[in-house]
Amino acid sequence: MTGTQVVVVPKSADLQSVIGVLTAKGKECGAQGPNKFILLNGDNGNSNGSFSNLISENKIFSSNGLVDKRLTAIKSYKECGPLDDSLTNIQWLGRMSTCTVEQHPIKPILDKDKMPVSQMLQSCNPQGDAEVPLKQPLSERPPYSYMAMIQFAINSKKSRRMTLKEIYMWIEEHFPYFREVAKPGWKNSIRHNLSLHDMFVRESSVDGKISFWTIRPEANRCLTLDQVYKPDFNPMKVPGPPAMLFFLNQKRMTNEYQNIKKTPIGTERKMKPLLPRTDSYLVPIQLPVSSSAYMPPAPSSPHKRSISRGSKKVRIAPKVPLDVLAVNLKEEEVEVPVQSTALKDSPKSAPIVPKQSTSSSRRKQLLVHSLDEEPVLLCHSNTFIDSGVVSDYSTFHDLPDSVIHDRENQSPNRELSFKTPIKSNTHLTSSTPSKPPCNMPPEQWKVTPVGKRSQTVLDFSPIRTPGGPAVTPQHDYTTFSFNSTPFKDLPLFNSPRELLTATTSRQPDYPEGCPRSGCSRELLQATGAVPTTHSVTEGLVLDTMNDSLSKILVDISFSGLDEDDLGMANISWSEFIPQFK
Amino acid sequence: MTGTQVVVVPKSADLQSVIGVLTAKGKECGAQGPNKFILLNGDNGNSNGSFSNLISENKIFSSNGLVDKRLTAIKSYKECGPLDDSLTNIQWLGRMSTCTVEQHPIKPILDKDKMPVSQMLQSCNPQGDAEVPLKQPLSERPPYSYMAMIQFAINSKKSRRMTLKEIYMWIEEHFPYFREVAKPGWKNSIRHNLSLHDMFVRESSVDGKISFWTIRPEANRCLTLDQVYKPDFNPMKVPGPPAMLFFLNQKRMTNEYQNIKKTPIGTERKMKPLLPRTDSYLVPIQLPVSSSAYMPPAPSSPHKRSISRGSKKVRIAPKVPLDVLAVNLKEEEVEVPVQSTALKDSPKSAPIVPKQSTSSSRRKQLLVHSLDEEPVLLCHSNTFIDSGVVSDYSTFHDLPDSVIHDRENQSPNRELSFKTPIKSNTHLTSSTPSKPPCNMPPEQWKVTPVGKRSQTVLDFSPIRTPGGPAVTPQHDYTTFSFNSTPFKDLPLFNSPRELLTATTSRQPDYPEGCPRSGCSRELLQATGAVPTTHSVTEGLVLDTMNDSLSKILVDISFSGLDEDDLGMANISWSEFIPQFK
DNA sequence: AGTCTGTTTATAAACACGAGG
DNA sequence: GTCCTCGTGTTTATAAACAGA
Ligand SMILES: [Mg+2]
Ligand SMILES: [Mg+2]
Repeated sequence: MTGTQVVVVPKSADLQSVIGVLTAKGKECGAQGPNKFILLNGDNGNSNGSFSNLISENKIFSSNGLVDKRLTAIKSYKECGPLDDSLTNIQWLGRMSTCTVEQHPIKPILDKDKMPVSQMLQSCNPQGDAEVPLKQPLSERPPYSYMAMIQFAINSKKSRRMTLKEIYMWIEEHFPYFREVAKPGWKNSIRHNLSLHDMFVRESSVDGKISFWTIRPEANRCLTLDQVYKPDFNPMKVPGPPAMLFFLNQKRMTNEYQNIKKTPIGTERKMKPLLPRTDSYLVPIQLPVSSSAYMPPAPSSPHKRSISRGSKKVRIAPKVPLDVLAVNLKEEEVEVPVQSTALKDSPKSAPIVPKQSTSSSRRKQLLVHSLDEEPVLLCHSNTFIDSGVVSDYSTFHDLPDSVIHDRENQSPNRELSFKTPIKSNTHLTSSTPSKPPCNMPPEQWKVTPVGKRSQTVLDFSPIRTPGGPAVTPQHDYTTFSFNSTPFKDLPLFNSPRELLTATTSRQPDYPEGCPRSGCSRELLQATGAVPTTHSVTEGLVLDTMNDSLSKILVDISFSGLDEDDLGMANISWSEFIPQFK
Repeated sequence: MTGTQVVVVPKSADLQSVIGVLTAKGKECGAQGPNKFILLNGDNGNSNGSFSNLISENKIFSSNGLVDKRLTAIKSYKECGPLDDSLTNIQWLGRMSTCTVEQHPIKPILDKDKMPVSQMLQSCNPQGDAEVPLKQPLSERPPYSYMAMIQFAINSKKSRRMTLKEIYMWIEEHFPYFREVAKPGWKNSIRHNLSLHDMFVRESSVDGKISFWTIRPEANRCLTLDQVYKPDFNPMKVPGPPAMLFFLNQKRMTNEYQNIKKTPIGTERKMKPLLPRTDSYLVPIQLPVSSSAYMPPAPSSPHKRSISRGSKKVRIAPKVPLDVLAVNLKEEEVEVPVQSTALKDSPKSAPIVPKQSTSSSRRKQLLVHSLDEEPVLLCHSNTFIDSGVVSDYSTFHDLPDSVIHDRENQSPNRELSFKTPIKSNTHLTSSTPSKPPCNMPPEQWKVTPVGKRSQTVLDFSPIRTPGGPAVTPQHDYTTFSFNSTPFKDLPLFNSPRELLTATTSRQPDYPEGCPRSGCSRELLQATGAVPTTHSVTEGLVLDTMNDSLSKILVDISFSGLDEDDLGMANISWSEFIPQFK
């Protein structure tokens, strides 16, 4: 294996060029090519979406947005190789790009621009370790957006389906902040996010009595809390926020988490304040053990922003940092769509360029790694590659229905219960179901029904998720589907993750064979049915894919792994907060 | 002619059934059928989107959501006929529906349920006229959402393209509230809305220096301020908010508006407070002259909500009330897509039913006409039908570039100028470009560039607009379009509105032949190219159309009219505020 | 009548990034 | 060239209005 190859795609690269480079690079590396390609946008995200389109239009790529606009496309076979000095011909592209291993012919790397990986890493982490923060209050606000936390919650259940109450409960359990500190309005925000983002789809049970919230399968990045936080991942003392984004290692921490899960509240370590945005854009590239690369300031203009960073009242979670997911790519799927699209789209080798290269550079959200003050951890941990067979289903730590029902009569001690909406508090109370200030018993579980297999999807909310409905053209176009969840019935993928359905003592509500993996499988579907009308379909996809490309996704490949799963033990987030300040 | 036929579509109606009814009804009415069908959702909006899907999937329909979930599909040939006692076999369906003229065979109208239109109207307006409000302060907040106002602004220019500054300026001019009363944060909200809703697309000038905001053509309902407010429309003294929604009459008030436009601020009448939501869901059906119909409370459970209605601090504009648009349907288009989709979708006459009729009834937003306290004006004005030839191009009242540039050096007197972002005001200041509390000179116009014809569209924002990208499958699928605005280059429609390009003394920046009409023309395009792959395409469309069906749209037909236009004179909104309270 | 759920709109704010001083 | 401000654009958070069960 040759590991990961990082390719920076120049501004006006067309599909043929990119495929040509990838193919050539693959041949260089051996019989089956490199395990994985990582494509980085060489245009600093200013190319009006041409790179985004390139990635999204051609389903051989899975998109990865850890570095925001620099969508990273992974052509994955196996795992990611190490990013060290064994990779030569690497260029450091400044704060907006990461590094280049092999350059596209259109824009060759100048020798003067080459830099060894070790030097990059060194320049990224000049000062070394950071100070350890002091003890902090019990519950700090987690660095995740509501959208991310809802995904954590829903994906924690094998059925990938949760009622609103369950979501509340899950979040309160795993982020005590919301139990203990947050104003009651946080539940309003949860509901707001459920409605706003169309990645969250409401289903109804067969009898129509119960509503479940699900994640559109084609949009589900299978985010789980464990995927973004690993206790054995913290030891690296880095300045800035803890390195919580951990993508390529699908291994599970079976025993540790099982134990820690039951750690009583109050014994956890300090919680890091909200991850600054820069932190969320970790590059999913393997680094040498214990080496953490920080993005240096832009070579040209450093853009220092050492201003107030702790004085803000409300910290805002990083923008779309946590749409993490693992997508499996079968090898045959890599080539087929390339051929069809490439041939159909441009008869020969007409380069595909943006219709108008004019356009400003202000794309949806370009994030600068202004590491002057807060370095960005590019990668960390040596467990990066050991994505071997690990099957600890502790990810699904939802309680059996019986347990949940038992809680109905518990009426614990906590604050925040939806009893009397308080509009009196003119300025601080929440919204609709606004509640008394605080200090109320927690939610009494009325119903925690686990609908078996309701196919009805009621609504789509206005916020698009990448790879939305238009992305999955192969459903069943011979019939109208009213109220359909277009992808719900698709045999999504006989993925290795089907082992997730293996029995565990704590997920009794999992409908056997139902959710399969629940993760996005558009890439696979793209090569399946409807071969003739493919180009038309892709044209449509193109139009729509375009929309949310600012939503950066992390697509992780763990192709060969038939044994890994998504989750980890039922942990309380605050228990794993590193000691960093 | 037999006028408009209103058909209530039952819960599980499939396309074949609906088409069958429409066809039969059309034959009843004469050689070419009725002028128009209005389809109302007979399921009170609870059908999990089956009705919405039906309407959106089959492009013979244009959707109309004035009554919220009761999407009204207009199969339009000419104009809407009167809604009076000449229409028989009408059923009153309660608060969630309006009335039924001709019932679907699946669910025939029982004789006991029939009701004459006059009685409906009478029951809708039991108490008669309302009290006239007192004088009000100079500038009241307009009853339009930011999204609506932005549409007003952009559509007021013939080029349908505006810079952010121009949008600010237009709104300040037409809604003095924002000049005089609103906190500086209102501009933040404008920007927020521009980004959030993907109906607003940012384009760049050819040189990339200037950004223009446009409305995605296929999503552009061609909303203009005059369309929702007409001075000669006010005289009807009705309780509740003024009847501002005026849809079917495309006639123009040429002279009046020209004069009123220059009325100095301070002479306007009182402004109605924000339209309550119920007011925004006016049914675009012609009523007898001077009759205003108010929706009665629900027959079953009245749901009285006579609670606080004026005590709220911030009034929220009605939800999506103003996505008004006129869509032209050519007659041939009515049948073609029906055939193809119907045949392909279900080989014979298999009824298309929701995959699961279970599902809760809580669709995106079901609005109840709880008119106990605030009756809903179903319709008003006798000008409803006179959609004859009216061509006053005063809608486009944007100033010539020269005029705008002159303003650069004006530096008027007003408040609100973006000078020093004030973060000091801990609790009340706006956001990013937060500003000093208030009372600042108004915006100094730096540049008001009017780019000629930039084809580049940079971004799509996450909020979907019905008929979004996936809705227009016929673009050009033989090539990739990077950064494309999928529909921008389409010969949208040689619509009668091309007369809008006729010269007026005040719109010098209109690129000749450029925007065509700028309004949505999906329906036309649906029958155009790509005949073979149609079913696949429609399947995709289906999936995506689904999403924003909660966004209620008003699609008005003015097929035969080669003479009407969209706009009216450059008026100041507050000048036309009726004297109602 | 009140609670809970769900959908939208409004507002504030954090932050990116480019232009220009 | 650097630093800073400002305008513009994107995204998240929060409050709230309101519908409907
Ligand atoms: Mg949603
Ligand atoms: Mg937008």
